[in-house]
Amino acid sequence: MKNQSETHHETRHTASLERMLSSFGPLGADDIAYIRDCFTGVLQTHAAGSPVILAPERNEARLVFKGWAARGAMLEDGRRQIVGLNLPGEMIVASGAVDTDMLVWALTDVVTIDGTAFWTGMSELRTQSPPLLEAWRHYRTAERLRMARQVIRLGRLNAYERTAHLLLELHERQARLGPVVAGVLHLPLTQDILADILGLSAVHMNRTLQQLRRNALVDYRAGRAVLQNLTSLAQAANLSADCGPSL
Amino acid sequence: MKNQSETHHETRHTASLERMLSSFGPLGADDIAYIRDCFTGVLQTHAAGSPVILAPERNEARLVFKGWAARGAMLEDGRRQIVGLNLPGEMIVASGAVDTDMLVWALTDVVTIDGTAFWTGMSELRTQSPPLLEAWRHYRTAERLRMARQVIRLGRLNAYERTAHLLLELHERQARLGPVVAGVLHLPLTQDILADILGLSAVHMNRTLQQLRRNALVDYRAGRAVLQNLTSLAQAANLSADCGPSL
DNA sequence: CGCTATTTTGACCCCTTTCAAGTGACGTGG
DNA sequence: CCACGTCACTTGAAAGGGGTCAAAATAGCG
Repeated sequence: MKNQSETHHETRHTASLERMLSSFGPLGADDIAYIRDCFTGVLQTHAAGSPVILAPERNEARLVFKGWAARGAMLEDGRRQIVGLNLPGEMIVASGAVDTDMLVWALTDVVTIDGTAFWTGMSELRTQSPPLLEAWRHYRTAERLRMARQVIRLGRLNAYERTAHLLLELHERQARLGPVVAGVLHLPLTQDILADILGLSAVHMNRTLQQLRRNALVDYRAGRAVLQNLTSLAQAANLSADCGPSL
Repeated sequence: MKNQSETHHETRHTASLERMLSSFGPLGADDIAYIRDCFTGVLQTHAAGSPVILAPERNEARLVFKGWAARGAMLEDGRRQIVGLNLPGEMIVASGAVDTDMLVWALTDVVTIDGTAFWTGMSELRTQSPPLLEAWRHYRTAERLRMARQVIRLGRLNAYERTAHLLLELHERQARLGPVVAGVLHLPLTQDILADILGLSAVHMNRTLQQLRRNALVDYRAGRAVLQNLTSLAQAANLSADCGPSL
């Protein structure tokens, strides 16, 4: 449960963020430079399981540099629901994400860096670069759409469909954050956590993954999932136009 | 399935919007004036069941003036999930809400008015009024939080809890849009539609409502629901701090 | 006063959960 | 090097919440 701060000023902590934003709209060299200038703070380490605490009054935002974080809620009777994930290159905001009952915590060991400057810079249009703002806007829209998809998954898909649907989303999401081998998914989550994302019991999560494995759609194990057949997986996820080029 | 446009320039179509924004932060007379100036367009009527089509390329936004709209998706096998509702005084945006598979449609007869000017005005900071921007930001945050709550409802609450939870949310939401009698909820939705919001079958939705009625928590009928005991309803919804002052 | 849309009801089935026990894979300490 | 505890993953059996189907009862409405 360590939560210390380290003074790091390595090469670039923003590589994933840059790549992700670029995937939403081409950025210029000046945009990249601007982004890098925004993240000069101190890295902070959050041990797996520990909360990521943000200061709402400062409108604090943090960029995930390493590891996976989750935003969600825990009911007092032990039930837990993850609303959304934060992968490296993505940002965590205090407002809205965190509230009375909503909180953010580290799923794996996580390293973050302060991104308040960047966040407020974007929302207050401190940069004049239209491409950057455009990319940013698309990113925010994609986030919104992802949440909507999460609602549909939980509301109308069964366990099998949900799982396929989520894996496909994560696959396309990782492609935005950095180069990936098609079909190979870095997935450092226990089945327990996957269950909390998909609104299932851990036991049923396990059985569903086995079913996907048996059907030769997904090979999941030890922090890594291989989507062996993207098209039939998409079919299983009940995505008609859904998983198209845009996703 | 009429979808005609009418030329109306009545008193104020923005009353609910004004009230709602004010509930997030006090507005000045100039802010009210600004808002009114933004909505001088032609009213548009959407018959119940018909889609509300927005132009994403124009970044079109529309203010709901009358009636209830829904944002969601329909799977090709007939399953349908509503992601979120749009009550009078709230805005519908093209980006994010509408996509390949996501769409917006009228649940009741709906009247909307173009709000693109206001929307882009807010996101591009064309107004310099800090209070207005502050209220707007809070509104957007509340929207985000609402979606997160929808995820938690669908992921971890059972039918009974879900229903109680939703009714409480709508109750507090209507209070922001205009004066309401405590506990009385204008609810122009069929059980069919409620089921599509809560991820239930219509049959089970019906049984759940009966259960709430039997327990003297909710009296639901004909476009109107009376929440007879807010505290025990909140308890049923599994809201500890959740339904507190902020919601 | 019929016609259609919505609400109810009953019976049956199955997807998921729950409970409980068992198997591995590691990492630590003796 | 092996016993031991922990954590994640499996498996089995039983119960339950919610879905599905189909038909009846109401409620609206022109």
